[in-house]
Amino acid sequence: MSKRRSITIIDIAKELGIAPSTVSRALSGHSKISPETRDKVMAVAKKWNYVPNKIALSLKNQETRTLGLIIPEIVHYFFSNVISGIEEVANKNGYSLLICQSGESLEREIKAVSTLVRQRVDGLIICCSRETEEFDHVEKLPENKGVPVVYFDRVPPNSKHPKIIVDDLMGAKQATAHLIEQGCKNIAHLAGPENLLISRNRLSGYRLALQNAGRQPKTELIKYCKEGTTEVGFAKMNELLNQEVIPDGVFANNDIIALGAMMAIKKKGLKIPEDVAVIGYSNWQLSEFMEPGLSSVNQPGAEMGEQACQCILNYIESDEPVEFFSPIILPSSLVIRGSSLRKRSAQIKVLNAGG
Amino acid sequence: MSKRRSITIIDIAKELGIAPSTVSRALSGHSKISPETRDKVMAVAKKWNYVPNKIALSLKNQETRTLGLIIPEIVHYFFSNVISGIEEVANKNGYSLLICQSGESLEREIKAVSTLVRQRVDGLIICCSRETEEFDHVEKLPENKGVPVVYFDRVPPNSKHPKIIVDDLMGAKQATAHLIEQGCKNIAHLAGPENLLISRNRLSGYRLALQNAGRQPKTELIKYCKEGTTEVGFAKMNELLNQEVIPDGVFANNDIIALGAMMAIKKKGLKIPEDVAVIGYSNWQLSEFMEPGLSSVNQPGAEMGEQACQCILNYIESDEPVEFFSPIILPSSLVIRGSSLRKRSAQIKVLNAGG
DNA sequence: ATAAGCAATGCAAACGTTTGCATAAAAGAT
DNA sequence: ATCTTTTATGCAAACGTTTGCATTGCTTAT
Repeated sequence: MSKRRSITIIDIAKELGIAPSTVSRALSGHSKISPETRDKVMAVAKKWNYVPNKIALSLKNQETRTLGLIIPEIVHYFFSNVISGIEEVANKNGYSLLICQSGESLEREIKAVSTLVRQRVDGLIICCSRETEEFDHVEKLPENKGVPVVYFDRVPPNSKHPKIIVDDLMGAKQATAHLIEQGCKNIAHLAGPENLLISRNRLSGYRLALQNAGRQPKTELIKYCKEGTTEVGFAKMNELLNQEVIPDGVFANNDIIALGAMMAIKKKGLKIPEDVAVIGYSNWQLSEFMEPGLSSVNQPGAEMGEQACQCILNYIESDEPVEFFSPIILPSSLVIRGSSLRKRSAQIKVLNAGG
Repeated sequence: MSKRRSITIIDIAKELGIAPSTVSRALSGHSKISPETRDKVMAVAKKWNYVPNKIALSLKNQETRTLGLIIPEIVHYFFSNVISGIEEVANKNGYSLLICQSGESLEREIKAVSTLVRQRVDGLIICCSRETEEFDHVEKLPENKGVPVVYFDRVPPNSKHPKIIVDDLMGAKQATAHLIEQGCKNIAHLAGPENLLISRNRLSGYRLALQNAGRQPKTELIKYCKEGTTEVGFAKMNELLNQEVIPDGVFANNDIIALGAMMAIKKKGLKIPEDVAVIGYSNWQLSEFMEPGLSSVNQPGAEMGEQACQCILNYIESDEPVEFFSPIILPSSLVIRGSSLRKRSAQIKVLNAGG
């Protein structure tokens, strides 16, 4: 591409034999510019198709009106919902969105942070990768005055930056309680990676619900799934089905794992939910269309994105460096479908898990 | 946020009592800098956590190493795959990605183009909204020397810019031919909006396959779905099922419509595929998990993104303004699952539709 | 008639980098 | 001891905008 030079305020000024500053003021509707000059400038600007150069403005104003977003994978229903929510709010406030995916790799996450800081984004919204256990690459940004950061979903345990999370513990507790209420005696849990706070919270919620019902969580009914794939879900569910104590209910760390589990159960010739009730997490789009429909804990992705974006905009615009103590916790809600509904009496309903 | 000033090359220069140019050269490993100076500069840069300012560089070099992407909706399996593919290639080549969603609205699409041009993206990758029928907002960018543009998926009929599309006609033809081969006598089509080239191509492919089999396409078996939702698919399928000629096969413009159609068929007490065989388009993630699994024409989203990105990078870097005649056509392939498989003999297989 | 006030515009600096050219000092050649 | 070469560094311009502070030419009040 032969270097294209777009026309500038200076070009317009030369054409009219006036100063660039006059053109600038005319274009921005400054009061002290005579109507004739203004009109002439406008005409030339239109004729040449003038487009203001945001780069020059960014340099001068020391702000880019751009937000950086780092997420593990774009191709996830939850994450694409989050992006969508963020984009919506950003756009409405005149901000643009620069997106990097870490691909669940810490190395790429670090690189992404560096790229975005170089680009001088006004703020950074991050959901950490599965690999991330240390957070210095974000926490110790430019030592002096750091870039505003907001974490969401997968957040570091100790950080002064704002955090937006869904109430995983509550969601998991409700899901498990629901299985208990449906008459399940041996409820298994297909857990996520131990280093992720969200996985630990879901596990805790599972345990808590059992304890509240006066039951002791059994370690042999908890299986860790390092990756969130149907294959892993299938394999781990098979392990469970081949043990002495066969579970009659299973709560999975996410819908994809739950799907794998459903496959394993069907293949074994067992019925869902009669023999084994299943409940997932995240309420992926596909859960609705499964057979039976997969019950799941709904994570409000778009809302989370909106909140995260609103939060960072406030952060950016607040003059005082704000101190953030507790995370913003969004309520998750249980969506009950066929995969867990054993009692005819109960209708398909949505229980709010936020209380 | 109290205005943070990140440290610059000038700060380093002052600290060491040398010129900014020397610092610049030292940092970039220029040969004519003495090792001592270089080391001192490096040390200070590290101490102060210096991060180069890409904005200043962009202004000077007249390139931002940033690509703009405009898509209708991020929350679509196909589109999020495309984004992922683009991001991958962009990242590998040192480019960043600025994303806007048009929400299928022409107005927002126009605004997005303007935003991205202001930001001085080095190139623009666009998939037009459903509403878009006129393309001047893209085609007549800065009249003089325009920003490189690449269209994908939904492309304007006449444009000198590169276009990446999937072979919709061929895919639709294969899908319809497959239904014929499975013994369907009355094959209906749930078509997309008439203004979209891709919809028209799919319709053409449907017609072509019928004609090749010596059949006459019947207008009463073609229903247009303006929106791609299960509701519309459900409604339109119901219309079909209440006509005199009940179809025993249906080819839908996309998987979501196909899903709606499946619901209508089941509700009517008919069996899939025995009474009505169904086939969709786009091979969404959820198609695999339906019951029966939904046959679908696979659109290689990630690959499309990669190609689009590679294409625009070539475009940007080529010195000569290139002339593009015919679009790059990616082969689509038929993924056959339970929803269309009536003959036991045929195994679940993937037919390549690209030939 | 002169000072004061106002309206319209221009000047120049600043934002952070890079880079061609000039300069300075030191080393080498005669 | 002088001239050339080499080596290391500095100067200044450029990228496109905005904006505080002049500056100019008028009009209005005294």
